Amino acid sequence: MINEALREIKRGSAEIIDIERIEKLLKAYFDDGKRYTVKAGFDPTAPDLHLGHTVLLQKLATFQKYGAKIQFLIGDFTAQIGDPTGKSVTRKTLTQAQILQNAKSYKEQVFKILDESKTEVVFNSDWINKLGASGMLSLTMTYNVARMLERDDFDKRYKSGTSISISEFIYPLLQGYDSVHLQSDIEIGGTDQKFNLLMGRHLQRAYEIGKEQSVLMMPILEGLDGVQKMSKSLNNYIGVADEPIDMFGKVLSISDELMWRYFELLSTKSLEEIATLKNGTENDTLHPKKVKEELAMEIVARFYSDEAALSAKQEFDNVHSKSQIPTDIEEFSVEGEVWIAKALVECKISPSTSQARRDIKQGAVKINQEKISDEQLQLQNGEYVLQVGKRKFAKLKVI
RNA sequence: GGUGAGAUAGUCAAGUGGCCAACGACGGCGGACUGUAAAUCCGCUCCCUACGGGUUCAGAGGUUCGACUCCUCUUCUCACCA
Repeated sequence: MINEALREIKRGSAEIIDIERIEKLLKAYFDDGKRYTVKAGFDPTAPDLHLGHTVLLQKLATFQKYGAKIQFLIGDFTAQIGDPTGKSVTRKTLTQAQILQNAKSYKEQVFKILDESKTEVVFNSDWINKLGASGMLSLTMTYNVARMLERDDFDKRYKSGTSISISEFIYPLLQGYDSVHLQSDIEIGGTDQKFNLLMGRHLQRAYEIGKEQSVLMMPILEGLDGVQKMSKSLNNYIGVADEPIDMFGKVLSISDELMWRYFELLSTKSLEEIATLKNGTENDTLHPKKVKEELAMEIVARFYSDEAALSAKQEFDNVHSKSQIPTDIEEFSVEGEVWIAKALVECKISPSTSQARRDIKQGAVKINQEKISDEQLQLQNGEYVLQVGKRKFAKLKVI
């Protein structure tokens, strides 16, 4: 039982520090029902979660299965500083109002994965604000500048003469102090957070609270391109708020190779099941697309429902396998006859009339399923389904 | 504070008076092939109802018939010195 739990906990992790302690905590839970705490901090600077964030959340859910009480920490105080991790310039800070707003939408999305009854949501401004000047001072005395500068990102900035704000030195200290205050047994975070996570151990020792948290680091999930990390700014993400059909489509668009990575980090299937699937595709008894569909269904079902997953799949098949038109297309209407290129821009499926003309010339534009080639075409009164490429659709009513 | 180098389309990066809406690469889009996968191949990639017109090469002026290319100033980046 413990072994199984350990295996699931280790699954996909990049590095674990002090696994022995985790083992002991699990043993205490299985033997005596003793609960333990797992902390994970979230930066409420970006309100929209994507699957990359859910890697951590799912790991937390696993812990919940095995007796953990989750300390879901919203770093509302630390967000005012901005995590310097990996940054080459000082981040600009957010106002309290923005942070609270983001924190709220965070919570709404998070409980699609976490069990709310086993989760404690905490805000670190609660205790950090009470720290006071002297509390802050003693916190800063636990560490020194030389070691702080060992961090790669700080080191680079220091050497190149880029500004490092004193407050940024405080950031890891505060994050570590959270672990002191919360008496966390385990903290989990991304590999990029290693320094900050270890700071928790350091401070728990310095404050002599009688334990040092174990640290579990999860890898950073690759985005749809399979190379760069999933992020909104790179536009290679699957948002948890994406429509079922988009979510489904995006999962299906990843490469076969990346699919296994997603299985490992995002699926709740057991490692054995995944291995079976992988074997199946390797000896050609199982089509990779079928497997990928399963993954896509599972993900959609997690954030919506089984029914939504099923209809997303059906919709997808209709559009792509049978090349029919999707059921809910955005509708637009214009008055008087319109030039086709203008119409495409009007319906937001072309960025400019220039692009629209090019697409027509290349045979990418269809009206009511029929390819057109006349870029001078005028649309008369009536209803049309316009299509650019394989994926962009719009309904247009000409009055 | 001093000196030197630089700023070109989404990114990187050519171009040093007309042949430049600007080579090339990446990305993106479209097409073929497929499993809307990957790989591969082909086309497109500032805007405008367009064999033409308009606005671009950090910003503002200037020289010139003509400037991304020359001059002046401004802003910002980088390197070296102090």
